[in-house]
Amino acid sequence: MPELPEVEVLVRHLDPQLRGRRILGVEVGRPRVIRPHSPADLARSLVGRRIEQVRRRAKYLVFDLENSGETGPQFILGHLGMTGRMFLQSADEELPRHAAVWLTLDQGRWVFEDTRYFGRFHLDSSVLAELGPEPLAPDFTADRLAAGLERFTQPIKVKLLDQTLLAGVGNIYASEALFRAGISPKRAANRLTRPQVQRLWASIREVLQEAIQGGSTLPLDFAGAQPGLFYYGLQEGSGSSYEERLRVYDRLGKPCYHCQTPIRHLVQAARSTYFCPRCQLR
DNA sequence: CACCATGTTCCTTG
DNA sequence: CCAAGGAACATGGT
Repeated sequence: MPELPEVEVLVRHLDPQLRGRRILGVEVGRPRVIRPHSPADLARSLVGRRIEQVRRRAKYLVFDLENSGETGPQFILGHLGMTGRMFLQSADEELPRHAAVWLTLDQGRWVFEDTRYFGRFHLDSSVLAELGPEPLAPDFTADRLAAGLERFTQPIKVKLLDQTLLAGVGNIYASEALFRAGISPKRAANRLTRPQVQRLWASIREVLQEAIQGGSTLPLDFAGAQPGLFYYGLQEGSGSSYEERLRVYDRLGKPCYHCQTPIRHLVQAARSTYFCPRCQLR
């Protein structure tokens, strides 16, 4: 599921269901995902506490806990890794095969399942310390993006994955933003022209915002199998292939939606990049 | 069997 | 100290 838009849509889905719920029990199917803490640590932090709200920071879900006037964290953080899902079910439903953590609530059960177990829970805020700005927040300006890029010779595609530059863009939306801005993924970060930075800034925000809207307008059932929910398929209500939500990612060899040139693929920092060699010349 | 996959962290090298 | 590249993590799909 997991880049900024997917986490945002999940948070909007979970928040109204979890707000005000009290945690009665904590179970851990894979201790790995709460490392370096133990299941007992997690239970100690959560049992008896009420969830105040669910919100998002970058790709992290923040579960704010009602102040119990005692010790214990103000919130816990969840990260979906590559394949994580979170959903609510009733207490008598069967747990999924790869249930990593589940919470018994005063009403129903909350489940974190993750086939690859790359997801994580954190009981403190240390992982947030190094994160860059939220791309959709007012303090993320084109000036700030320009300043963040100027020292670095890495390819711009690689730099967009750096969560200290801006927090929330992942491998798919990095390709999408560069395609939309008409910038080569190979361009050194510090060699972008000022107009390119401006276009990239706008493209990042558009791509993320549209993805959130696309997910928010779909009927969501996070417990069910909806493998293509975010990344593939057509925008609801659209009839034309031009409305595909992803315009370059995973389209190797297919015609560019702008110029019909076959989309190309390359590997940068061990991750796949997709781009149009004609629309993204420089 | 081989290779690929939405992410982060850690290690090595320069 | 920093930049850059690669492996590791673990499972499933093609």
